[in-house]
Amino acid sequence: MIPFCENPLVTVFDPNRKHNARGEQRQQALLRAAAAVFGRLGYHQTTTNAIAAEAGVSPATLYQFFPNKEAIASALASTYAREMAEAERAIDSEGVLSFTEAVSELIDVCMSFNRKRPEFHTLVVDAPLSSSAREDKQVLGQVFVDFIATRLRRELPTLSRSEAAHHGQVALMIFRGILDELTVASPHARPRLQQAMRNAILRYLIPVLTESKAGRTVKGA
Amino acid sequence: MIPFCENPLVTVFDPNRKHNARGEQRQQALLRAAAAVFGRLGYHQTTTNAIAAEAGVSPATLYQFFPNKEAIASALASTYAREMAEAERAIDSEGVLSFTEAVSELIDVCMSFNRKRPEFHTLVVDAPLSSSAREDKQVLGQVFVDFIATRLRRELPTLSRSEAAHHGQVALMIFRGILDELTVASPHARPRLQQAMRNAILRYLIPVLTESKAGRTVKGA
DNA sequence: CTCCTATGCAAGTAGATACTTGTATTCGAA
DNA sequence: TTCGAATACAAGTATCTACTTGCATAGGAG
Repeated sequence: MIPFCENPLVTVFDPNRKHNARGEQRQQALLRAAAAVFGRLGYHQTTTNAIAAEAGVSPATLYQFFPNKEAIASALASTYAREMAEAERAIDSEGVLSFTEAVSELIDVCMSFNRKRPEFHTLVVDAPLSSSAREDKQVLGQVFVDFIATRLRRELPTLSRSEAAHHGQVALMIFRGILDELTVASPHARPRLQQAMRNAILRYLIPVLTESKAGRTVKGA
Repeated sequence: MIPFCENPLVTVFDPNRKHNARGEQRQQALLRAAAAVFGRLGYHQTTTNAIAAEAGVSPATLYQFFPNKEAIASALASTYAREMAEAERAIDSEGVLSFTEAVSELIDVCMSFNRKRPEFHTLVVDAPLSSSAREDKQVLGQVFVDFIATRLRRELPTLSRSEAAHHGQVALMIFRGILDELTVASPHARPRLQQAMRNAILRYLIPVLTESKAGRTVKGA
């Protein structure tokens, strides 16, 4: 007789499974290996076999700890996004920095993080993420935008929240555009680009504070 | 006896093959179909089978006209890159526009092109291109950079060529960063982003012209 | 010790997709 | 009309890679 609801043996990833110390270490080692390979090859070129090989385990072992490739990328992306958001929130907690100083610090923190975790870029740009990882990623963007929006409104309280958020979003776009090049630039070219990043963002934002509504846009030369 | 160098029948793409009128039309139809599918699905999600289906031919027919998927992407990307470079070079051929007007026109031309050919973006960003297509793409970037560098030096002849090129490159990065969002923005949000694009680039460039070397960077607020 | 569960892997499978083969048909020039 | 070359496609193949299976070992709670 065929059982009505057979209890299948767990031969593949099980979210309820408990891990012992060895298992926890393997999982961390797999994440480290994945980070290294994603950083070298990008998301699409990276195979689960390559991650397993980098960690020194068989492909099957990988699937004891993660249900699929996307989950590995998502776990890394979530961790990084939370770390980076945390670092951003820690900037100028005493509120002693000027607008320019605070924004410069924000940019530096974000650039440093991306240099420290080169794989972060490909993970958030190329990888299909789980919904929770997507949320962490979106929160990260929002923290950046809110930081700038809050600082803008501290300088110019008459600025509407939506205008402030818009300018924060544009600053984020500029950041990403230059970051794309920064990740592939030669070490020699980097300092100049970092300075260009600060200039580009601050020169975009400062007129928001100094120009009245009448002269919002750039005047002809 | 086995022939020393058998002349194989051409059953697959042959670069020396001559095309008749029907063939030329098929090839163009395949390129149009590819453009449509690339635009809908992006490069990676697009399959050669889908392109063939869109063009109403069998997958085998596609390979009579292109050696592989990359060649299709490369052909499109090359065409677009040349078209866009041409459009950029045509801007202000009489030299009557001011710096701000000329740069604004450049930005508008580039934005319009990307809206008219939504697949261009995924092709140059995601697709692995042939070396000749990569060259066309790089030339396109250079045309953008040179346009701005030339205009900067026309306003400020003391600016070195390398400095001018650097600022052109940064302008291009800003353009790309905002363009990424523009391609996914709702129609309602687009005009505001387009204005932000102009502001971001011009606000970055204009201080290059007005600030002396002593005060190159943004002052503290 | 005992037994359940976690860990581990050799050796697969499954499914997707870029690309071919063999053959039939159409075109166009001589 | 004739014949080689170009066009067309049904029906594949080849390969890659995410993922599984079955089974062997290790480890900790009782």
